[in-house]
Amino acid sequence: MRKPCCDKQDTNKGAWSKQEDEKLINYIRIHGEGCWRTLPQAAGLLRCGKSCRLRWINYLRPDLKRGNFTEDEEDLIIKLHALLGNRWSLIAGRLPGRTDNEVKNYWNSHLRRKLINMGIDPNNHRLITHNHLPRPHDSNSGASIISPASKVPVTDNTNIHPPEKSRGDNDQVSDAASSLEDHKLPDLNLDLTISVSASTVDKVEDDRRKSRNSPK
DNA sequence: AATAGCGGCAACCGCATCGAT
DNA sequence: TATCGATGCGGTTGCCGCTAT
Repeated sequence: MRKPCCDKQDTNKGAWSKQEDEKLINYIRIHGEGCWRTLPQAAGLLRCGKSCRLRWINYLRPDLKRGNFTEDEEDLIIKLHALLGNRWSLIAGRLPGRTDNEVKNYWNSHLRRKLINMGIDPNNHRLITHNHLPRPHDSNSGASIISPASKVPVTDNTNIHPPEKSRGDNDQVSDAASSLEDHKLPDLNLDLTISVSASTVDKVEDDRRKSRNSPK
C-alpha cells in the first residue's frame, strides 16, 4: 500500500496566499526545482509537494507568458490537438511560456466551442455530419477541414482519430502518434504550417524523453 | 438591487510512468 | 525481475466574477 503523498491533516488546501507564494519562490530561487516531496517542509510550507509543484509550474514560474492566446497559438493548439489528442503537456511544450493546465483550460473553455461553432467535432477534428446541419462545402463533407486562423486545409486523412476522451481512450491517438514515430502513416498530410510535421512530433516526443532523463 | 446562471481558471485527485534498488 | 517511491499527466471540481433577468 502506497503512502499518501503527504499527511493531509497537516496541509493547507485551496487558494495560495501571497506569503505562501513568496516562500515557494524564495526557496526555489535558492535551491532550484525538484524534490517536491521534501520541498514543503524545507520551505516552511504547509502544503503537499504536488500542490507546490503545480503552483510553481502553473503560476509562479518566471518564464510564464500570461495573457490571451494569440491566433497563431490557437492555431497551433488546434493542429497539435488533431495530431496528439489530449496530450496537453506535449502540446504545451510547443508553446513557450504556456502550461499544460493553461492550454487544457483554454481548449475546454474557448477552442472546443470555437470548433463546434465552425461545425467541427473537437474530438476528432472532422466536420460534424448532421443531416440537418448546413455545411460550408458539402461536396467535401468530411473530407477536409479548414484551420481557423491560417485557413490552411488540414487534410482529413482518416488515419488520425483523436480520442473521444483521454487516458484509456488515448490509445487511438497514441497509436497515431506512435505511428508517426514509426513513419507508418503513408498518406498523412502533415503540412500543418507553423511547422507541425511528423518530424515535429518526433521532436516533441524526443524533447519529452530528454527532459525526463535530464537531472533537475 | 437581488439573484440565478454561466464561464474561466486555479487547484485537487487519482492513475500512469519512470528510475532506483 | 519485482517492488517502491517520486514525479508527471490528464480529468475533474469548486470558487469567483461577470452577465442576464
